[in-house]
Amino acid sequence: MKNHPLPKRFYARSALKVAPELLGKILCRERNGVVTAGRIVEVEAYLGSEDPASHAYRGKTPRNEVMFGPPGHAYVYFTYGTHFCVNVVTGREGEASAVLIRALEPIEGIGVMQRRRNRTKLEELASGPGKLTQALSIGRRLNGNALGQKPLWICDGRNHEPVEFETTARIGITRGVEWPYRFAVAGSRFVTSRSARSRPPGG
DNA sequence: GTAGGGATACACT
DNA sequence: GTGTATCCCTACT
Repeated sequence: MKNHPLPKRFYARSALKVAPELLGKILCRERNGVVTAGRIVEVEAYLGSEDPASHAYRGKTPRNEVMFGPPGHAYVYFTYGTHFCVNVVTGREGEASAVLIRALEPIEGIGVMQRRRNRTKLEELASGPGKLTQALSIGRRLNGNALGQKPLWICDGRNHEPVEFETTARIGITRGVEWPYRFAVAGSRFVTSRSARSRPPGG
């Protein structure tokens, strides 16, 4: 298969454009010569300083400075004392917009992912932002890495057919909840579906 | 339903 | 410098 890494211009557009187009693309990771990869099935767009749910909303800090840099780089952060999450920086440099990768369909290196996750079911390997970073062994060291080559890159899927997707509200945030900036492959069993659904009181 | 875990940002001193 | 609320979540009950 000819999986070319996505060109930088792909990322240099609005996060709302990039996010749905990332669905169906392949996120690849090489570590110690071992490749693990998955098809992106769920993402969320974050719009930087205009978006109250974004880490960049209150300006640049040491933690989020990668988001203010050039597009096409990975923003990796640690949260809840346990998990890493990986974002793709989009838009123009200085704009701090990004797309959070929330779920993958495992494609390559499945045995390795199963060991790292201590799970065997494919649906439990990468169906969540913290799970997929564990499955692909993505950590703080990859923060700021360009996504055009090893050790972490995104390539085109096999074909260029548009992927059928659905649009919903974002998950796990407390501000900007009503904005429909989550995109997921329609009908995929590899998206986050269960437990992350605690309804707000009175909702 | 809820315990767990650690970094981060910000208010204070 | 110290205190504390929050966080783009997961696993287990």
